Amino acid sequence: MSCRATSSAAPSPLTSSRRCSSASAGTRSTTSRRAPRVSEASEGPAPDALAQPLLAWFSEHKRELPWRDEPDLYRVWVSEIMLQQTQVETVKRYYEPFLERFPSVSALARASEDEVLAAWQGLGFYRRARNLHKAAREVVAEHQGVVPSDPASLGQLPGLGRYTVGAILSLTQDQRLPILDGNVARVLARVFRVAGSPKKSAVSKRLWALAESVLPERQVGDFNEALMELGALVCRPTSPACQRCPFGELCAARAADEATAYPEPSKQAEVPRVERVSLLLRRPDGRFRLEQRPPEGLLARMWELPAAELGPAEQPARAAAALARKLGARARPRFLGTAEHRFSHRHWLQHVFAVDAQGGEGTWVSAEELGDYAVPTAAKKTLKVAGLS
DNA sequence: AAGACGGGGAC
DNA sequence: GTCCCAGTCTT
Repeated sequence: MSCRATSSAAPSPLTSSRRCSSASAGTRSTTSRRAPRVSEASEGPAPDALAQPLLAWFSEHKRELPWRDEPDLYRVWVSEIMLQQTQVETVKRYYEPFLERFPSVSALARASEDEVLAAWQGLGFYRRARNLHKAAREVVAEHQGVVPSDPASLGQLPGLGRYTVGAILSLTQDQRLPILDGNVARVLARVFRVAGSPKKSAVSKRLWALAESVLPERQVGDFNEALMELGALVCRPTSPACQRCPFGELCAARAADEATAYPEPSKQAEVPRVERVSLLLRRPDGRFRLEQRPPEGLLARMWELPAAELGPAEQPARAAAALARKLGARARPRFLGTAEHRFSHRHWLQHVFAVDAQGGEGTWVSAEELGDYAVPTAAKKTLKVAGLS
């Protein structure tokens, strides 16, 4: 389970040798050589050649990580959900406190969603937390509080897809299930020189098949964990340390001196810019208003300062005034500053204003109470501009 | 098949 | 600052 978490990132090489463009073999005359389809094994070592060198390497280089102590279904489950899309170093800050607060499935099931979200604040992808909480309740209601250990039942729980099910059951019980996360995909794409972006379903399918084909008969958990660890420590996205790799020349990409050409990067979409105003509405006693976001969509049910999106040509000051009026404040809001936040698919420019208020409906909190609320990072930045947090 | 869904680290 | 990373679910 280690990781989608290498500590590097970077521009990926564009030199991709693309002799195996995926799946588009049609329209060629019969005399020309047909491009191999991604579903065909073309290069790389025998599948059973990887386990021995990898396991030997792992026994030397395995990191100590909190979730590797006393692994059980629940602890590994929590760690795997946290590790989805999230780097090891980040998860380290959340894992222990979360486990301390929710030490068992039943403890998690007894908690409210708000409590779980609050423990998750700052980790991102909050649907993971909501699904984890919901799944814990399903385990209590439908499985007598015992996390199911057959892949089909486990995979029925919300938030558990093929990767997470395979990781939990292979790591805790040596069940012979493959895993494919970002690290494993990168390792396999290189070792077998798999062309095309792993985002493409045909490529992903091929990688899953490879992940299954390389599994040893025994020590499946160690093997899977070792594949991820290798991706995190050696077979990194950029600057792979091929000279330290236990696969050596078994790796087809390395043999061709093209490790960084795999996997092929996928092109990414443009990010829309959104401007909004956030309002610090402060009562004489110092409390200020906090609002909960809608139950669906971005940052669902998370808390933030009252906010409004700006129209195309709308002035921030006017939008702030309108928002203040709507919330019952009479004075003209004062501009405090801006707070930018970049999501992967959206970019927020938040104009922060303050205005005095007499109170009214809604949730009014003091600075000390803020920690009880699930406040996403974007909102924390506005609070910082406002002098709170 | 493509898009929604956060946040943080590398460069 | 800009780019890169990456599971699950929904559309």
